[in-house]
Amino acid sequence: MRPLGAQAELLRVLGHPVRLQILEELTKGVKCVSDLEEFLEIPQSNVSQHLSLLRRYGLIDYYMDGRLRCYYLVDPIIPDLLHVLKRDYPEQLPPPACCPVTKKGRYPGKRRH
Amino acid sequence: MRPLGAQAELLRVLGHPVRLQILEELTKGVKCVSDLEEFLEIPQSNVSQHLSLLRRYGLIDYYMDGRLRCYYLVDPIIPDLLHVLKRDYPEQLPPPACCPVTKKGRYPGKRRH
DNA sequence: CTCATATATTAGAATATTATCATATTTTAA
DNA sequence: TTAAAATATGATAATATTCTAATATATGAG
Repeated sequence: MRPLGAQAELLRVLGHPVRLQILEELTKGVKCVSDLEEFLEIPQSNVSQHLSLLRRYGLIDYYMDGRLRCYYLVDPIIPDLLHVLKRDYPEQLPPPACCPVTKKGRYPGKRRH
Repeated sequence: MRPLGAQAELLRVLGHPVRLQILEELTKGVKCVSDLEEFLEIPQSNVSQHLSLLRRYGLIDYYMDGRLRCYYLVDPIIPDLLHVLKRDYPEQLPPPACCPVTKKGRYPGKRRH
């Protein structure tokens, strides 16, 4: 299991709409920068910046194919995380059972919002 | 499925070691602020700030029990995401099969790193 | 070799996040 | 009603993130 700091870092890196879309695309297959540029409709330099960030954190890598840089997924947790994100969930978890006791609290009754 | 922006936002909110630990604790059961303060060993005001952020994004809620605020999980995706984060994975995904073709690229051979 | 294509890098401004510290609020107990 | 406990809020400084624009680099074609 990766250490806590690395878990948080991973989520922070994923927590950007452009990077999420890039990773989603890469789960479908290898893509070069200009594929992604066209798909994302943002400036090429910005695409490159996001790709370079994703690579710095070890989530993706690339190989050269002619003059194209072909990016692909490297971190196996990505597809699983994306899958969970796309699942449908009931609105809310059921509220905790009546009067659970926290470590500190022993207060009876008078429970309200 | 929640919209892309909301997905990214969710991950960004999760992407902090303190908030990850708070959520992890809350998957085990209801906790009041001072429980968390003791567990996290950071200033109470900082705990409250993280809790308030988590609540603003609808991930947790609380009820009052005497003078304690008892926080609990509300968003059902949280346990699933935490579970994936804790799974063990092989080092890397297998590299893409030989010579995949990107949308743009049709280049043969000369593939290298 | 030179050029065009594909992509990366850098600098900078705008904005967002975070922790700290001080203070305020709320609630129960005395 | 006052005090103490539990928790929240606000201001601020430090830091990090993000996008834009301009420029640099690398590669294959001719």
